[in-house]
Amino acid sequence: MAASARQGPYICGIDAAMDVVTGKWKSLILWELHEHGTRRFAELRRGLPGVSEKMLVQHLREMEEDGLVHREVYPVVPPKVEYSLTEHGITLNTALESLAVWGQERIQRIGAEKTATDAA
Amino acid sequence: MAASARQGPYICGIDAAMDVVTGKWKSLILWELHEHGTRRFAELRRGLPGVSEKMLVQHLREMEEDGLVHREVYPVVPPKVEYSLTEHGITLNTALESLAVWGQERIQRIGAEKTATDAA
DNA sequence: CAGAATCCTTTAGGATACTG
DNA sequence: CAGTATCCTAAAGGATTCTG
Repeated sequence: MAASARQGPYICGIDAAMDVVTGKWKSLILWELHEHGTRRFAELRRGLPGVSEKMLVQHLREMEEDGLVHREVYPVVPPKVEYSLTEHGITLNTALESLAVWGQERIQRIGAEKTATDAA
Repeated sequence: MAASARQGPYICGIDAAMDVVTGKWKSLILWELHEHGTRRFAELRRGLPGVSEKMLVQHLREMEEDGLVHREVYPVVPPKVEYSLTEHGITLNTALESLAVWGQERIQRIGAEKTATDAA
């Protein structure tokens, strides 16, 4: 079952996908793990400036339950835990690509508007 | 400027896109308008079972400010207001398609898991 | 190092009543 | 019809402290 507490059934696919991506840092975590392949807890923290430990753990746990992230614990001391994307995490990232492109274009637009406004 | 109160700059494209889609009913509103081309306020309400007037107005206003939705007011009585997608709203919808497909597959997976569990 | 636990603030969302 | 306005609850997120 999914971790992201969900009451009723999904209305459509976007609904089901959003449910898994919603969370202030989730898409960024997805991106970080996609970029680096595998990351330790502290590395992720540093890669996500501003994230609190609580939210990072919480999001990672939910994403693990949702089958997006794999958590590998090494029984050593000091503790070592490595996170990586599962197959589903990878395909989700791919599915997010066109959205990322749209977002980039939006950033350009906003920047342009801002520049135009500033120039006025 | 965007309506979705946003403090700092965006970290990446997904970030910028999510900012505009986040909101319990926004992706559904996008879908409704895409399906019907144009909808009146009351029609949207009926198309989104469970939405409150407050949230519907609020989301529509934000989406209008974000340049996704066009609001056409007809100066008649009783009032008539029609909502439709702008160019950016349409392209956003397109960008969301692969995500919708991923979500559909996820629904299938969950259904399958559930069935397997129930069978056990 | 990788977290668990606790407390607190902020934001999202909902219910209801009213209006031009 | 298409909203406003007000009040309230719930959920998300953050800061801090502690631990195996």
